[in-house]
Formats: sequence, C-alpha cells, structure tokens
Amino acid sequence: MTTVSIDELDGRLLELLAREPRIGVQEAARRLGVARGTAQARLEKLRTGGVIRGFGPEVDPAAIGFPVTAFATLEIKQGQGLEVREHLRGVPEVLELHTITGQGDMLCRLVARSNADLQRVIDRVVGFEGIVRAATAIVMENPVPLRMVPLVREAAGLRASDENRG
Amino acid sequence: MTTVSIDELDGRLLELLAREPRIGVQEAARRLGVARGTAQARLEKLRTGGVIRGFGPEVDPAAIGFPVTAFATLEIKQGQGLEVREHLRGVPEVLELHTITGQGDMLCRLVARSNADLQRVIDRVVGFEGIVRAATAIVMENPVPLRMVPLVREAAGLRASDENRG
DNA sequence: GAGCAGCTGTACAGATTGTCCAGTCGCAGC
DNA sequence: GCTGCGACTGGACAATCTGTACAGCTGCTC
Repeated sequence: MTTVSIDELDGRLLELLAREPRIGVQEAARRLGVARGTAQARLEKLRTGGVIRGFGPEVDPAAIGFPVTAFATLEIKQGQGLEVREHLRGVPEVLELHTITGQGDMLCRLVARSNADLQRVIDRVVGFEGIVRAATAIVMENPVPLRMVPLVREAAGLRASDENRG
Repeated sequence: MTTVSIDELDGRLLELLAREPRIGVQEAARRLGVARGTAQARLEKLRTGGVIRGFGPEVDPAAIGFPVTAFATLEIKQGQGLEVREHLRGVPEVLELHTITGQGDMLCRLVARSNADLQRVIDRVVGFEGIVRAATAIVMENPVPLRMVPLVREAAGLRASDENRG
C-alpha cells in the first residue's frame, strides 16, 4: 500500500481535474499557473503512484434504466466466503461488494430497474446456498454522492475548502 | 430521470472506455469498427443523455493516506435530517451519504488514516446533536470494487460478459 | 416512392500530447 | 561559501486527436 504524499499543487491539480475533467494538461497547467511540463510530471507521478486509478467514464445507473439503489447486508455461512464472492461477482446488479467486520458479513451495493425488480435482484443475490440471510436497505436519497475532492484537499493540507472558483 | 436506451454499440463503447479510458474517440471508433463520427456522436449522446456523468479522475483514498474504509449507519433524531446532511457534508472523510429506508436512518461511507484514526472520524461524525446513534462496520476486503461494466452490458443486451478481450 | 435518421469516408484548421532540452532556483551536505 | 541534485520554467517539434462539416449510401417508416 504505497502512500504518496500529496502536496498543495497535487491537490489543486486533482481538484481541478475532478471539477472539469475535460480541460486536459495544457489548460490545467495554465490555470494552476505552472509550466505544462510540471503539470504533466505531477499527473504522471500521481498516476504511477496509484493515486489516480484512471479516468474511466462515470456511468449513472439511473440513466440506463436502474434508478433504484439498495444496500444489502449479507450473513454468510462459515467457510463459504469464496463461493459467495464468486456468485456475487456474477450478478451484474451488484455494483460493489465489501467484507465487513461483524459475524462474517458482507455489504453490497445493488441497483434495480424498480422496487419490484429489486425483489428479483435480491432473490438472485440470496439464491445461493452460502448466504444465510440478507437485510436490505433501499436508498431514498443521496445527499452526498461519492466525492473525493474534500478528502484530497484534506490530504494536501488545503483546509477550508468550499468553492474557490477561478 | 431521463432514461436513455442503450444499444449494443453504446454498450461496447462504454465498456471499451471503461477498460481503457485513455484511448480517445479515434481509437475507440477504430476498435469498434465504426466511423469516428459515429463513435463521436454516440459518445455525445451518452454524455448529454446523462449516462456518462463525466471522466473525472478516480482517486484511491488509500494511496493518499486513508487506507481504512468503513460504513456507518446513523440513526437520526426526528426532523434533524437537513442539519445532519449539512454537518456530514462538511466532513471530508465522509465520501458519500445516503438516506435509506428504516427508521429515518442514513448510511455513509467513511475513510480514515488508520483504525485509531477512524475513532476520530466517527467522533466527528456523531458529534452532532441530530445524530442519536451510529453503528460502524469496518471494511476488511473489497472483493468487488465499484464496477459498471456488467450492468452496462446487461442494459445493452450484451449478456454472457466475462472477458471478451480484443 | 418519398422522407428521414443514422452511418460512412473524407477533409481541414486548431489544439493537444508526448518528448526533449538548456537554463534557473532553492536547498542539503561538505 | 560552494557543489550537486531535484524540480520548475519556457520553448520547440513531430505526431496525433478533436471539433466540425459535407456528400453519399442504406434501411425503415408512412
């Protein structure tokens, strides 16, 4: 787990790219007030250092017909961990899966086409011997969508975030 | 909530971009076997249709010093929802927040610098009048990181996913 | 059979990317 | 105080990509 220390410039660069991914290195360097080579070097460092995993498209499940999100806590039968992982990996509606502390449990994020469809998804998820029980919580609202900027600012020593437009 | 219907080409395009975000429209068109204009038009459609939210950098919290992830279920005092949202929005370590079914609860994803540091984060999260109680589950493993490709394939009518390299 | 939407192939100007280089700056060590 | 080193600057170059446009072809609908 290589930890890369992020300085202020890295932080601002990440923040800038997070807000406006389309600008590219050239424009980013311009706005940061540094030479392009510098921005490019930083970006490269962040990428090779594992800080930036990639620039994959962020797909909105709701926009492609899966507007319902839910979290399911799964209770797993002892020793069935690997099989359950494999099973869940095969379910497209399982967007992510974590093993968590507690009695050998897992937490997964699900999506479905509707509340009714969620039943189908859950049935498919729990329809596997290794899973003893599932507790599902449907997401109603998402006041804070997945975000990284505040954390990056924290890591970069850039406190007092809030909207520093420019 | 505009739902865009995704056809096979859209699906393959999204999958391609998800796997290798750096290739650009030109190369993507090449690999999909279509004219660049077509790929460009599709991409534009997906973007304006809200399917693709953006191409922001995916930052790994662990790489910038926050290797511990946890999910906290919060029990909120009646009528304190808005205040609690605002409070949590101000905590950088809160990466996302959902309101979920159940007795007016919320679920949030947290990160911390260490298990010990997690205590600090939790204290900060629950150190707010509106929050009655918090149940925290620490993430040990992440067998399925947030993914979208299988769902996209499903939506595009491209079943039988699994590794169709090319 | 006409009309329309979508795709193809092509073209062009403008901008960006990946690289490389010499010069400068600030800092640590001798 | 001086040397060495890493990082940044400003500039340059070829190769590539992007945004955009246009004419022709195809398949499907009315």
